[in-house]
Amino acid sequence: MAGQQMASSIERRSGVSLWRQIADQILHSIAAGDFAENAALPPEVALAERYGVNRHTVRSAISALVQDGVLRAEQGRGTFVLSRKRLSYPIGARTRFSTGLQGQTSERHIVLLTSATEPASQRVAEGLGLARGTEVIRLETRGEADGRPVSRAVAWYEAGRFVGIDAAMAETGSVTASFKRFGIDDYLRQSTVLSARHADAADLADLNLQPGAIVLVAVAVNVTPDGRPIQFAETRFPAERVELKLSAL
Amino acid sequence: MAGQQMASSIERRSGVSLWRQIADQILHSIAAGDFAENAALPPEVALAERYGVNRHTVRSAISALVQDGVLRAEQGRGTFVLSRKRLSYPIGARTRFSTGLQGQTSERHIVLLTSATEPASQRVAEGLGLARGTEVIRLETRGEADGRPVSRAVAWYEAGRFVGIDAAMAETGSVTASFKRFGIDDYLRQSTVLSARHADAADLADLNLQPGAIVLVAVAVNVTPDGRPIQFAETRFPAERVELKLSAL
DNA sequence: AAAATTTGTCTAGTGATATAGACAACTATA
DNA sequence: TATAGTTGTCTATATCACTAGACAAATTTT
Repeated sequence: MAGQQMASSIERRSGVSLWRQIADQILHSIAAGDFAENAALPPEVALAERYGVNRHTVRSAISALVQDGVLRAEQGRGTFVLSRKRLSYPIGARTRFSTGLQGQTSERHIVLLTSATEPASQRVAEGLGLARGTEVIRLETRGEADGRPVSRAVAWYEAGRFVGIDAAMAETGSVTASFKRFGIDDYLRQSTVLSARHADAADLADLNLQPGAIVLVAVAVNVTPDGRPIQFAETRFPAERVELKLSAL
Repeated sequence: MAGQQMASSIERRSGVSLWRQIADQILHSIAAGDFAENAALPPEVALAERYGVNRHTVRSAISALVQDGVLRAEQGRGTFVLSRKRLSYPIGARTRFSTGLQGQTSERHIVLLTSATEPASQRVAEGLGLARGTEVIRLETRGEADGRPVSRAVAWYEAGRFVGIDAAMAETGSVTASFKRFGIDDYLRQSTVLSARHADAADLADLNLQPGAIVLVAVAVNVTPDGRPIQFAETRFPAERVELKLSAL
């Protein structure tokens, strides 16, 4: 299927403009490793012919990718691939942000965006095994690798048990290190549910995405080794930059 | 975040039309359980106001969902939700199509779409641990639950070892049963890599999707208990109808 | 019966998307 | 230097997407 040639056709009057569909396919093609770093894209006329559209339509697609930092166009020479392959984010029993991306990036860290205390919604309460309305701390964070945003998480913690976890996160930039301050040396992932959808406005802003991008959404519960829930989190990954690798749970 | 209200704004001049963005959000809202089955959607004027668009734009979104069988509109009364929640497809060490959906659907089966023998591409050869160019059998299948397509898979098997597996699949409609004929009573999932993208033309046709829909893509290797690869597969799930639940591996 | 609410249809106008063609500007090669 | 190949810019036109307003048709409530 996606292996070698793959006709990759384009849908008209679909609600998704042709230039965006073409941009998506080029992006996917790059992520799949069809182009080496710094390799030249086929010339605009060739792409236009392949997709059966006007050259200007291809130019719109390329222009979006240039603005997104994926391609660089040089007049008279060609259009060249800048970005590397997708990061492979491992998900398993001991899913850790930093450890998981080791070897794929030279630098990675977590930025605390906002924090607040609020009563637990039905969904959060269920995830943490609390009564609805119990006070919980909500932390919104962004994961960055080599300066590029690769995840955006909203996590909830029982407020009574984790007083000051927001400060710990801001200070350490690590979930694992923050838990250590509360005497939790190990934690496991109890459940993960995955879905995908178009990025909303907040995703676009926080993850520096172009409108129309797709995000992978993971809803997870982390527990202590004896099975008590300590964190309920919804994490969004930009599908164009990240794939999820399921490892042994 | 996605819990209670969620402003869920809309992006203009994004390459994705407003009506499609709104259709996606309504679909997601239904899948998230915001509406009971047969419940009425808010009236068109209210939706138009919420999203900050013209009523006609909302009508385009609703019209697409009506055609997709998700909503039913009745003049003078309102617009009503037809479809149920998303199926939750479990992925773990022993991922089986039929067993996994038990309890969520009354009926499910696999349809063999096409089969062919071909030399293994680089990607397939790596997955199966074969030399590039080795003959492999390619089977394309569709998974259906209660009459609705819920997955579309392309799977490769070593041709020398699995002579006649296409016939076995067509006959039994089950991967597990087909493997039994080759003396394989148990198999495990070695690895799974997940991504998401817009559905291509083939996905739209085989999964009966509307253009612009999103598919979750799982690339997996299945192995015998002693670790020998027997199947390399790429499966696509319509994100609007299926979520993936990661269970213990 | 009347009024209110809701979906269905129509017309008209505006802006974004896509097509078509031509030519300029720049680079590499013969 | 000349030629071929490539990206950049311009004009013009057609179609799709969205807005705006009005009214019809069906249903429910008063």
